Amino acid sequence: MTTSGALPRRRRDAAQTRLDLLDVARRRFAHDGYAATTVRHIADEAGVNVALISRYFTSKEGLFQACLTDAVTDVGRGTDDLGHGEIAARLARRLSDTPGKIEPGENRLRDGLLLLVRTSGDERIDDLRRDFLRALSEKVAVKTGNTIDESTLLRAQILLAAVLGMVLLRSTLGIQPLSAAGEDELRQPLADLIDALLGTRGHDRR
Amino acid sequence: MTTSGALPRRRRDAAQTRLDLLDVARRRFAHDGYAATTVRHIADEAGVNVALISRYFTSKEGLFQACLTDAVTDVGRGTDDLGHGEIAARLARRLSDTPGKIEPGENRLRDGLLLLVRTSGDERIDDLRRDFLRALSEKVAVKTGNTIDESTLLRAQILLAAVLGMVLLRSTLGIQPLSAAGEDELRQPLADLIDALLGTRGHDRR
DNA sequence: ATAATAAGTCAGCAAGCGTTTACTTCTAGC
DNA sequence: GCTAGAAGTAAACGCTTGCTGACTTATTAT
Repeated sequence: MTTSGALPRRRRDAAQTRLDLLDVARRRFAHDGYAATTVRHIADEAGVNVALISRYFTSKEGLFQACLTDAVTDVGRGTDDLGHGEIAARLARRLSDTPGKIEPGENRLRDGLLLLVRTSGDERIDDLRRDFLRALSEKVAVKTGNTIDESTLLRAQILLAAVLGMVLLRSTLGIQPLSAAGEDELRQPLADLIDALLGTRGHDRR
Repeated sequence: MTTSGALPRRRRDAAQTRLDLLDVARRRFAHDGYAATTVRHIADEAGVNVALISRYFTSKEGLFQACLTDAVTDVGRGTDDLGHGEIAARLARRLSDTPGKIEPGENRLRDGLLLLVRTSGDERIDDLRRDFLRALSEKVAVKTGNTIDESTLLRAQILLAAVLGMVLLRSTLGIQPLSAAGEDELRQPLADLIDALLGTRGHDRR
């Protein structure tokens, strides 16, 4: 059993509490949106006092920005190491909820993508998001073997919009059969989508 | 000029005030989300007192539900009269902001679609949304000349997710070139998208 | 062991929220 | 013209929000 193992785990660990807060905040911001999420709920779920949010992140917006920054590096890292043909398969696998784990709602990639679509009203945070999405669409264009002219960029962004829309519908509405679709069901449609928008025999055959 | 025309326009018109409130609320709910929108802002922008929202719609949630119901009939009506091939063209035209009008932000279809993605936390209102999206995806499947098995339904919902994602990115982030793309730029990518997901030579050629 | 400091808690603030109640002003029917 | 009732307003209500300052408790170094 897991009762009273060997790990000491200091009862007061600032770095760990910071991470706990980030973890809870990311999930709640992603699922409920910025305005609907309260700092008290975050603190309660993390098991710490509200005041620590102000201490570690200055403000609610500071915490949100920290979540977004983390999400950006997370999502960015996930796109570094993909080959040319396997994009759809990887995407399908990583979008279907928690391939290995038992817990139903623990998927950092999904929550990170959701965060990209949530807004706090602060224009400077939105700039962050914009810059990252722009960069991401360029990376997608390149990874699919395209040049990055305006037309291709537009198509890459439509692909991103599709993925974001799928994640949003799956996690906030629960519409069927989309929400229950697993890796196997998602792979082929995603492949078709990518091929149609950015595939080799796609948009250039005019 | 339009100064002091012939129309009398009673200074007190309950039905008209109700419509004004609905109009403002729809826009603000769609753009800022449910939690970030306050009844006072809505009332101020509509030029009436806050108490009237409670009178005409019982509560903030009542107003939101009324907006959503309107949006559902709006979006639903827009999909009734489309032929088989022109779907992409129509979609491109109606998604690009206000084809005819001068005003920049007046597009009922866009706001209606956005509302489908905004949630108030009330599960019964979410049911409304789910049912409509389900019906809409079935209609899309049929309009594209498909049967409505689970696989096709999934693909229709992915298409809907793509459209919703595009609308969301265009109106809340302003990422380029997606946000500035007009009818002409959107038509072909949308056509490719639809064809790949639900087209005749698409998903059945296994 | 003890002092210094980091980590965490507590209680309360000012402001904003959705909602309601009592009131005023306009409109329509006689 | 007068009046009943509809349409709209003003002000306050109880509550929640994000945030803060004074306080307590654990940790670490000497």
